[in-house]
Amino acid sequence: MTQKSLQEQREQRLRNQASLAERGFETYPYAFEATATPAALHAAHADAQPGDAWPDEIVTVAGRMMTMRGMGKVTFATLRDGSGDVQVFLQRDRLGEAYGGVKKLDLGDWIEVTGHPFVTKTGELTVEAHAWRPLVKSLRPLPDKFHGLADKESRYRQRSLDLMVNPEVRRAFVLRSRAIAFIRRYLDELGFLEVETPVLQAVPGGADARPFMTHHNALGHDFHLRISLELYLKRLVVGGFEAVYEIGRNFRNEGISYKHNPEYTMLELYWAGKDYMGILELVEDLYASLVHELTGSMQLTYQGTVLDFTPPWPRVDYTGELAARAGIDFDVLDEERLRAWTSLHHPAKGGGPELAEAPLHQIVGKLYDIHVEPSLVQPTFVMDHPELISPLAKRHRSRPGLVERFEPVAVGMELGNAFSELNDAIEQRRRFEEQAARREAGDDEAQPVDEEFLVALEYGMPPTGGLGLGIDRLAMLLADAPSIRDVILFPLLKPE
RNA sequence: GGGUCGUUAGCUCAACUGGCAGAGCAGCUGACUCUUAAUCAGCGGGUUGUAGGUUCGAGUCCUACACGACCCA
Repeated sequence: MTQKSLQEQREQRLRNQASLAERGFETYPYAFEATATPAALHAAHADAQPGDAWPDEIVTVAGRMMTMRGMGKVTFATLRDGSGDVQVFLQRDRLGEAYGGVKKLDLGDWIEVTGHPFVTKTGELTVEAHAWRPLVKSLRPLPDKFHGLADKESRYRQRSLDLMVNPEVRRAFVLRSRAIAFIRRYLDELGFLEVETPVLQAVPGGADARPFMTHHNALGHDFHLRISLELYLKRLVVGGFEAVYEIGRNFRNEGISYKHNPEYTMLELYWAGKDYMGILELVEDLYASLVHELTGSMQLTYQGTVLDFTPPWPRVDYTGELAARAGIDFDVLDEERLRAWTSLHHPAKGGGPELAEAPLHQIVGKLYDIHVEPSLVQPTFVMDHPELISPLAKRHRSRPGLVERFEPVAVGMELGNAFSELNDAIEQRRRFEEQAARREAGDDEAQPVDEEFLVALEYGMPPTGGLGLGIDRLAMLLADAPSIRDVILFPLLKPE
């Protein structure tokens, strides 16, 4: 594959670099120290007027040269750093011989400029160079200065370029980082302890999902990448860390969609003493104060829809909402009637498997996915799930067949999952065995029995509320990102 | 897994029913001391995603494959 144009431009840039070296410039200096950022300069001179100048204010700015406009003996360039852009002005009369090197600069180069700020006659704050030096040469041409880098595949594969030329991309990841920092502060203030649990697990548990597999050579044993943090964090509650959390990566060997990436980030927390209602209050307050902190409002606009996070959020009943939305006029857990209804309303399509003949828990989950989740737009708590889809949650204190569980949902996306944690070891074993039976029957998403976890539970886990909260989906909402790939720096792609 | 669409210069995009692959930006040479999508004059840059096929002739039509986007499961 020959890329002549690219090759030629690269060679030209190397020649320019050599030419700078011949002129006495150091081409790969070791450090630089800017005394002002573009953003700070703009802030300091916000009310400047055309013609203003501050000849005694000597500043040093540094950044990547994004545009350059040369007019013979004078050159304007735009420098960009993490804070923003600022224009610099280089003229031969002031720089003398050093001006010759300016001709050997290429778009994308980093340079450092020391000089004083002034305002051009068209009103742009600019730093006039008294001195300058190159910081590094860019050997490759930047994308189109006006259109930027638009091709989504290129943007995901070459995120460095994407970040360089598309400032809104940078903004999304700054928001994501601030959200995570806020969560840490929030939980730390409540007395939570942040911990780290294993990514490599012999028994992957805590969720219904297919794991990735890997192998440890020295131990001669297969391990799985974790699909959740749950079972290890609960071990820590047993051990006496009564308020713990972890913000960590989960790995699920499943399809990719606008709301799924095979590796994604979850916050999980466990709080001894709380039941699921205690956790619900925490979620409501955490989300509302986080949105307020980062956007200045309890509302945010996501893909054109205004979402209101002001507590209290509406609460809907899982089974009740399912019946109402689907138009089912009997108890949705009545297996016989539900199968008959499903057979009638959701016949098999195109030779696919008959949903009505799937295991009951799959029918219920599927009907929820079809009839309930997509229609929940505003932040809403879906409450009290069936026990048969909740093997780690405690039985509801007053509603047979259900557990004390809720999921925060918005714009048709599950944002999290929480329950009063099941702490009856005997009951937990029974639930695991039910799961094992499902695995026997061919359901590879059913959870394996975790004997070590059961041993821990037998020592007694105090009444505890637990929560999982999807960080990527939170970031999607904050950044108004239509796809999870827009809030993951390096989303999973097939190698080219 | 299924469907639809896409892949042309470093970037952003053209090329009608098959008929000499083109523009803007970026690059090169030159001019230019307040430009900002700077401007003006000139120049270079292509295995049209890959592999086959149809045809006098394929960026365009057909088949397969690769990668991606969107929708569905």
